[in-house]
Amino acid sequence: MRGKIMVTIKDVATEAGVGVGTASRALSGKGSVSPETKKRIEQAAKKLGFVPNQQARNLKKQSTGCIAVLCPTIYHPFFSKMALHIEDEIYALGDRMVVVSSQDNLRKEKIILEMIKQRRVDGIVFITHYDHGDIDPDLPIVSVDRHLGAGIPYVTSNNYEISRAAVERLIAGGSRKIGCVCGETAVESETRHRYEAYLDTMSENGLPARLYKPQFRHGEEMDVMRKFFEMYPDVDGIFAGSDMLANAAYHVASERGMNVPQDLQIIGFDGVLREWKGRPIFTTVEQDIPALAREAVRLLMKRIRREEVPSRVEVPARIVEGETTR
Amino acid sequence: MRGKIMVTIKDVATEAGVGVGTASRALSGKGSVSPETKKRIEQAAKKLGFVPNQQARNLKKQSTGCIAVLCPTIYHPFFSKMALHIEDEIYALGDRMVVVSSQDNLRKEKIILEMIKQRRVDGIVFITHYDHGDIDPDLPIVSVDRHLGAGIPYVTSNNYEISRAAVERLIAGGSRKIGCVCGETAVESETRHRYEAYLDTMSENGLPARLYKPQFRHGEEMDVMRKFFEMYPDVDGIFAGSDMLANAAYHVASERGMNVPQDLQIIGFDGVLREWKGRPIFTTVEQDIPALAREAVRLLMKRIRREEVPSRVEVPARIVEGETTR
DNA sequence: CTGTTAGCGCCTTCAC
DNA sequence: GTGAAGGCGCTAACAG
Repeated sequence: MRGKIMVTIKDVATEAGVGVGTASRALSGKGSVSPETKKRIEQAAKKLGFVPNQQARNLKKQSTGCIAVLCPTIYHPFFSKMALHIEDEIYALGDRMVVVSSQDNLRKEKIILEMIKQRRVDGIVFITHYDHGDIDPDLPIVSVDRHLGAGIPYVTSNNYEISRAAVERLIAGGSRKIGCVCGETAVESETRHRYEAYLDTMSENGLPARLYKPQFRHGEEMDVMRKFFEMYPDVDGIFAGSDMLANAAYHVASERGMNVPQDLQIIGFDGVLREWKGRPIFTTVEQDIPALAREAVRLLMKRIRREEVPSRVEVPARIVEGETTR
Repeated sequence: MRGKIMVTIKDVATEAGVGVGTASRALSGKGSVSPETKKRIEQAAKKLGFVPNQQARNLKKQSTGCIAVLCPTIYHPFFSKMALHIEDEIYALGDRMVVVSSQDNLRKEKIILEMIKQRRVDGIVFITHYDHGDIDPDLPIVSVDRHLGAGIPYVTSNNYEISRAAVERLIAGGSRKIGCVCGETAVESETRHRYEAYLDTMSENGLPARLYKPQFRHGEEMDVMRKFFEMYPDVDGIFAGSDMLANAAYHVASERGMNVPQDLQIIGFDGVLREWKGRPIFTTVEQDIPALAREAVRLLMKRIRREEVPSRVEVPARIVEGETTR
């Protein structure tokens, strides 16, 4: 296949005048080899340009050195930021990350589960909108925010507490007719704590709720928000389930001649976009994405080694002030 | 490693009462097997839940079924959209996509080249800002926009022609003091045709150039644009090298009290963001990212098979009208 | 310390 | 049409 014929450990052994076992031990560092023969082997390896074939090494080791990340679409600031940090963690471990962007295609999501059985990857970070129902709890899978089943652990932010704080923040800023727009997923997800916290907080403050939780695909945020404003035109504060929704809220508000934050306060969720957008700088709930990624990978690696792991790991989020609150 | 002990083709063969060779032929479809034994083998496979081990299969086949995509950062609309479509293409071929986000870390970029020699991936789509200089033209690598060396083919848009059209568009809209901001890369890149076209078009129209082509990292767009406006405060039109820069231009203009498009026209480049942002809708040069991805993968697959490929494939881009031009 | 051997799971001759 | 054997490249276990 490749132009230059592959140089194997056998070639190195021959060149150095030793057996393959010795060459293997010398090169992999496992087992003891006399310093001089080791040097000779290393020189032979360098001379021949030997590079260990991972494929063969992994077949032997019964692992792939690969982790898959499944997400609805990689073309989205939250998922791509998540992927960025997951890759960082995995790379530091010497492994590789394969990305599968499902485009909300359930069939494609099903296929990825096969990848474990096929020995294409060692494990999966599963981020989906769908309910797969029947995921084998023995499989080395972890998820972010989603409850994929009894045996599948997940990492998540302290959604409930931080969402309460966000709503309180809107109230403190003077809003009373506060609405909440939050995407709904088919699978049970921690994200529902966001609007539950909203409902509880509003109720405790004796304020009426204006909740809208549609199912929608990424890219339809503007339509969702236009709909929301039609339902509740008198709204003077919005707690959005994502920064993309918050951004849409801002622009729809502008369309309707409302000023932010004078007429309308907005708090988003996720803490992405800040690196990209100029104005407005959104007040938002910033999730600690690097920490979420770190924990997800840590959990997954333990699961792959079949160690016990907690079924849930929570990472604190925080509110960062921007220009969309008073 | 895995909980359930792995079921191999040998188990299937035993169960069906045949030899492994026969089982292999029956299951892989290659070679002839009598219809009845074939049926028996298939039933045995299903009964045992046999899934072929790709690792072993690939070791034999001397391929990995994996393609790597290297990009400066996956947390960026252009690269993540590119990755999305590349993954689509690769997935359709039955292969998988490994993403490496280099964070502009040259060392990490170097390491990825090893992945081919290590037989971790079959080939690489290489998108970098750096000059690697010494890339072996025999390696199965293709790039997007960048000239990585004599033997490395690349896909690109018709940057020069479309950029001329973009500048003409600004002139047609009434701008005369047109500036151009375009990121500069260490490696020779097709993107330089963007500002070359700008310079030529301006010159031919007898207009003075206001060009700024800094090296910067993703996320620093606002700073870049503030600097540009300090250098050329009288600008009344901007041709930006990316939509992220165009977006920054819009917000810096707002900071300075300028109205878009009345006081300042803006044309961006890439055609991302449209799915995300509400307002303004940018006039921009939309690259055909699905086509770029398709061509890149097609080229790469051919290279992996060691077939002849053109050293350059050009995909037409087009200008899409938005609200930032008159 | 070192060489040989036996697989990892699969596919591919090669005789039968 | 079928079974046995050899090998992809590497590592681990066993003698020497």
